[in-house]
Amino acid sequence: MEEKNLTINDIAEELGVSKTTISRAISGKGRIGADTRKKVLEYIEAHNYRLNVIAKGLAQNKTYNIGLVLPGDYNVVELPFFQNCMMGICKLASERDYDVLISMVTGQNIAQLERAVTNHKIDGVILTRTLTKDAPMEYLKESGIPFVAIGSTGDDTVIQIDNDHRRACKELTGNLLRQGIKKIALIGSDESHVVTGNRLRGFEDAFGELDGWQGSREVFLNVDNGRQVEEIVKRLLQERIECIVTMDDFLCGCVLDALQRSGAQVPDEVQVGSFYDSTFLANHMPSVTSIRFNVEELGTKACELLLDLLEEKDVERRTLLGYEVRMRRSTRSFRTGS
Amino acid sequence: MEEKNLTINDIAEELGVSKTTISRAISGKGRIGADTRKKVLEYIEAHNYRLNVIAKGLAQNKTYNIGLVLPGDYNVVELPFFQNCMMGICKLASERDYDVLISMVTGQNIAQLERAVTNHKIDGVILTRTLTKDAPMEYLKESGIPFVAIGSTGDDTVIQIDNDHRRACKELTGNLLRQGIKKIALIGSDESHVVTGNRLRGFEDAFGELDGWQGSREVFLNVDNGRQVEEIVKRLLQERIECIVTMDDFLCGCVLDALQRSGAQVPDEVQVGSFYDSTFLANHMPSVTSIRFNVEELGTKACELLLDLLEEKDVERRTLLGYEVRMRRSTRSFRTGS
DNA sequence: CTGAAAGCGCTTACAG
DNA sequence: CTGAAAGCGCTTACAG
Repeated sequence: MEEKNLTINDIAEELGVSKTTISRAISGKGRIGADTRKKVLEYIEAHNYRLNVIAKGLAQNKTYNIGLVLPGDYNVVELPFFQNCMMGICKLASERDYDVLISMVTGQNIAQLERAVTNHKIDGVILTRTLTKDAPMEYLKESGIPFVAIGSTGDDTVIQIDNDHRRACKELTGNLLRQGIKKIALIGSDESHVVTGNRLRGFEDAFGELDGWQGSREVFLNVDNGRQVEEIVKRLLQERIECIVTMDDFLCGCVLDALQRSGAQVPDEVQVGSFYDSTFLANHMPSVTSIRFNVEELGTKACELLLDLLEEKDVERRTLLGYEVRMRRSTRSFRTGS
Repeated sequence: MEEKNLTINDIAEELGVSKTTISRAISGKGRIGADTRKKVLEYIEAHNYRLNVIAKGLAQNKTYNIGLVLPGDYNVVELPFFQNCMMGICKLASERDYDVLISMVTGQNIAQLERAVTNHKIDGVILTRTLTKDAPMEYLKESGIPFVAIGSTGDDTVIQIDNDHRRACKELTGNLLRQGIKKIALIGSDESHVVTGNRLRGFEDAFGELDGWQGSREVFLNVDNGRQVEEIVKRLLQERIECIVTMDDFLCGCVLDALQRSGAQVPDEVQVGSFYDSTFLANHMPSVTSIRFNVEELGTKACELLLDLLEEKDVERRTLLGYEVRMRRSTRSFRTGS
């Protein structure tokens, strides 16, 4: 049970000083005598007083809340991504005394986001993915509220942070090509996600670097269900495909299923590589070559950017985080264990 | 761009009335002339003024925020559950002009939750799961803040809402037993989750109802990885198991893998049933018998309970929502398509 | 170094 | 039906 909400006024009265003094002792702003300060702080500690952040916010025209926009039209495979992002964001926000308020948007429906900003409930927002045509982002831009995007966008005015999917995909693809693969395919999902394009570009980059590569490559985008994958794999097997790279672990799971049903051996007949290194495939035999991103860090950094921005600090417009290519047994050139 | 934050004062001045009147026109509380009211509302509409909820809250000692506690030590398979819950909660909250603030808790670390409540940032909270020893719940109880739990708990003082896992599991198990199964096993995960116990009870209930059932049943709890499942399945096959029921679709996926590797046919040699009916197994062949819950509705209802509670309405202490058993091809007695 | 006062944008008795 | 005033719990020039 709490002792009926102590206020700054109560303390001032109790201690025989003005509430201005109390406020200063707490905030650390403004000159104040060391002993007065100590006295106040001790009292606060002893009676475990907690500042009313709402009131503070009203006086400062701040909320100490940040908005987190999360897609409602999610895909199971993306869930761990959003979850980990959220972890990083919440952790940092809470460290810097902010809270995280969520707005779920589905398709063009950004009502929840609009509510949060027009109701003055948030100081800034974090977008957790970017689309080629991005309704939430459009809205945020015209609303004028500070925001940072997790993901990439061509719009240089938006503060963005992302893992380097392009280089990651290039490196993975390069690793595979260098073992002499002549027939390779890339399967990806939604082209409306900016990241899909970036990975595709990385895939293409790999060929550009290998001069004199002779062979065929195929790209399938916008595939989002097992049946489609099944057909694609069938066709690829007829063409004697040597390697299939998938843009996410759901697709990869489908590919592996399809290969197994067709009796094709991995990696002897077909090699397989994927993105994200999620728990979906964690137990798969053979272990699957994949790219690993530190998503929680991505969230933390994004949140840091936003909070710095809110505190008027200078922030990097574009941040690119690393990745780790893990070659495993689903490709022939695997290096280490795990 | 917003037109520099209109306030209730500006409007009062502009319209030549008091701000009391404006406030009443907006809130609908207190007597006010129909024409005055209309005039104010029109002005508001025309200049799209939005009430500052924070200020309103301060005056009323409310925040219009609810806290949502989400586990950080999640398991991939549970993610869709939390996501769907969140959907339902956010939707309803937003309809009733509340916002949702998240606190992630991991293990005994409930720091984020504590921050939210001691900082006076939320009016109430929703717990998204229940544990046999539940640190967040303990904290909420002693803090005195109103809350509702999604999931069940023996503590009758807490307002709780859940799907009827016990009956669901009983019905599924009963369906299977009635086709003459003599050897059946149940595999579940974390026993510290209250729901695990409820399902187990439902499983047992089914035997109680079938008088004269002769056979053997085995229960494996706290299994949480593929290797364990693999071993269990191996052993069960030696014992010529006829049916395996799993408590979640991750376990089910592991079981199916293990069966396939052992060359056991589903459902001819071993029948398989599961919980949750998630996308994880959506594409599986044969289709998997499972139980379906409307999780979004669960979230919506939970949120409704909490908001009603906050508005001092009477609310049900314990709500039990339904389920749907979907018999499919992984068991011999499947009924319909899908 | 400290305080009185005004103000953040609302609500709500109280009085008329 | 309407308004003046006090108050929600803070912050912040301004003055001393």
